[in-house]
Amino acid sequence: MSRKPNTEARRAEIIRALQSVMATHGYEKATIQAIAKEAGLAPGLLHYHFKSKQEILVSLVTSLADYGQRRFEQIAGKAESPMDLLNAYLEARVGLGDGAAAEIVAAWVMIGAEAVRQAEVREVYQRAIATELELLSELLANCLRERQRVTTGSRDLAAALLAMMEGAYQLASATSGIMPVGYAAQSALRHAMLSIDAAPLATAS
Amino acid sequence: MSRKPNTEARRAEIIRALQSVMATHGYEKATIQAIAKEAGLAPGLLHYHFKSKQEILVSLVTSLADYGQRRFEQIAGKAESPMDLLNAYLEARVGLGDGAAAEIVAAWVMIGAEAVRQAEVREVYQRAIATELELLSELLANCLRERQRVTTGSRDLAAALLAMMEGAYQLASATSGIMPVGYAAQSALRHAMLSIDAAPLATAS
Amino acid sequence: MSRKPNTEARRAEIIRALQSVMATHGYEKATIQAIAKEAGLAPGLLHYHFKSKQEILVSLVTSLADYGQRRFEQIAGKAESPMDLLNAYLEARVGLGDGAAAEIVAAWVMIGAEAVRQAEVREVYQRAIATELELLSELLANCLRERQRVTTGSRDLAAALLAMMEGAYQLASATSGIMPVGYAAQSALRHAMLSIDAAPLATAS
Amino acid sequence: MSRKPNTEARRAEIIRALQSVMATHGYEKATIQAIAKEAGLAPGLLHYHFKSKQEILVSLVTSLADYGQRRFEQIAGKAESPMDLLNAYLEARVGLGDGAAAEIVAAWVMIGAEAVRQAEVREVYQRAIATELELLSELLANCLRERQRVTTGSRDLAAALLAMMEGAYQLASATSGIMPVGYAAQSALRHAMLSIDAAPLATAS
DNA sequence: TATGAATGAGCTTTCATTCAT
DNA sequence: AATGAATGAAAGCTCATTCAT
Repeated sequence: MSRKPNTEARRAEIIRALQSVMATHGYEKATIQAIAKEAGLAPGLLHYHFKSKQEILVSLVTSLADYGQRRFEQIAGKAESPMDLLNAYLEARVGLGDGAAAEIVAAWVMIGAEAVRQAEVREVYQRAIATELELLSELLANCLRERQRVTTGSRDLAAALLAMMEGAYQLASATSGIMPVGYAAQSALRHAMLSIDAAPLATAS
Repeated sequence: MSRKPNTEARRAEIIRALQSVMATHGYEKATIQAIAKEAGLAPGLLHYHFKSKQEILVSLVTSLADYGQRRFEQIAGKAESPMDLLNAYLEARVGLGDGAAAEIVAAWVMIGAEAVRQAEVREVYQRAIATELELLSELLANCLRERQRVTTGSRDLAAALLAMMEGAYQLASATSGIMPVGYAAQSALRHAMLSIDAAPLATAS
Repeated sequence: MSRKPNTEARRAEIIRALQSVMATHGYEKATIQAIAKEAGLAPGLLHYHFKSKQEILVSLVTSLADYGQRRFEQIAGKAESPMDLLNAYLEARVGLGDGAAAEIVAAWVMIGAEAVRQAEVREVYQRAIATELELLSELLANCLRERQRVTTGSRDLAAALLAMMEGAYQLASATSGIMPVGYAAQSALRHAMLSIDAAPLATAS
Repeated sequence: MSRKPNTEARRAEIIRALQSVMATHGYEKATIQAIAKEAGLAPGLLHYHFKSKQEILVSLVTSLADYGQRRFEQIAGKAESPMDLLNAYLEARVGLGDGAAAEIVAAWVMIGAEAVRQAEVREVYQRAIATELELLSELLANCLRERQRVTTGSRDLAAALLAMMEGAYQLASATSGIMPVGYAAQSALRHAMLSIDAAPLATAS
């Protein structure tokens, strides 16, 4: 009698198509027509499932943030020590990826630029970054504790590592050869370890 | 009798106007009308001095790269030791800036996104990044040499620091409070020093 | 076993929903989606019960015309003298109404505008107006006869009163405070009475 | 050297074109393309001279209101007595018009409908109506004074006449033969005179 | 050099209508 | 009878670019 809803599946398809088109053409040039074509849908359908183009973008941001979380949890499953967890995190973020990874990274760079100029995008982007910062900060603190170091600097260190990763995304997407994304994982890890070792010992109080 | 040519001055004004509009609205929304208004010029004049809108953007990229060079040289003038020079470099790139700095930083982030999708922009962007990498690499090698360390890792370290700075630009522009630009200078410097100290000693060969 | 046909009930619901949406948004902005939502029905159902959106509009016009007739007959039931009947008519048309009345009045104004541009709507609208004119004309003639006046001018007077009422609908819907609908009843009645009194006496021929 | 602005002339052309298209097709169907074609201009030019389609509509409303004022003043120039002035006013509003008049009348009817649903249009429409009411009220008061009548009812009478005229516009535009516009002038005048004569005498206070 | 009007392609969005279920 | 997804043709609006002055 009644037709069954398929909105969620369609929304996912559309979001994925936006990610794909944005990666190479940017947000402005990711026209509704282009996204529809990429998804193999009629253009009008996009506005049936989404109120506006911007809503697709916002959905993409949260979708990518969620994907990052899931990927970390997946890799972290096998980890045991705090150091393994940190490693898993960096791997999940900047580990050597397949073809899809490059697309995600480029899309994320475009999102970053949109976050600068669109308040609605900035909001979700900021939330995603804050969550990352929180998580990374905690992972670092655990590493520091394990080695009996003070955890005072963990948040600053997390911010530095986060910046390094975001910058690696940018450079990997916009330049060729100068800095591969995967390469950033090593740098970040090295930086983390040097900083952890350099942190003062926590004295028993 | 003859009109005094003011093309260079006009071009500079227009480039500056693009930078200003891009910082808040991005490249696509930086319309010729908006740029003209910001520069206090008639819209038609922009296409008299530039062949296309993209040409203004390309000019802005080289203009900003040159500005960065000049700023470093200016600050570096007082420097004596390799460490002072490195410090000067980081200061020039991510040192505490005034209001204008935030605009430049945001514009640079937008340029980074455009470099991903426009080949012409990518070319000049890449050249600018390569030059930076070269310079920073050299500065780091000098520091390493001064401390009798091997210089093998200087280029990788430079890449990591560059990524950190670019990422700091991004986060500073798109989030509030999470990561101020100026803050990146300290992180980068700390990272540099830790890495230098951790580098193996150069043995006399 | 057999499904109970409810087409008529559904049609009425849909017509009522169009009236409601049109009152505030006009005909063009009364989208099928909006009408369906107002009626609490699925959008697709509207085209099952009506061939087109315009058909709903045409049905609304006749529906409102019928409603007007019924309302008059209802109020007129208690009337005895020609003057009472005239009074009843004006009361039915522009008498103080409840909330629903404002909606009906506004919808009628929108219908009037559509009648100007859509031939199909104009046809039924014109028929409705002609019927009104006929009725009012007759009511006035009766009043004139009762007072032994010539009935020559009754049709012109009816037209003037009709115009006044339509204009009152318009002003009541588009302005606030300047002219309440209910207020028009008094003006029309006064005009009618003055005109009746001023009409020449019918001489026995 | 510089091109001289012609915005005012162009705006007038565009406004006139909207009036023309609206008269037969209504506001929604008066597309930018249609208006441009009617005016013999490129579609894009309309948005160069007007920020939005609605702004053209609002301009048309004030333009028509101004035109009405000028027309009255022109006709009133020859008038001497208060009665002549009243006559001139009604003539200016509903007097037999040429072809252009029918267009203006139809356009005004469409504007009335838009005023119901668009706040911005309602505002200027309301202002125009209020001005008319004020003027007509004053004219009627003068007539009453001349005949030593109390002026208490002048505003109510003005409202009734205004409604009658607006209704005549509607009926004249949407029906054929039932009520010509020009015919309303006589009805209104007759109503005015009957009311004036029926008004109580002003006693010397 | 400089102005600002003009052009037209292309954008996002809306929507009546159709149709598979 | 009923559902809600799907379609595609417009709609209003934007904008780089051109051009007459």
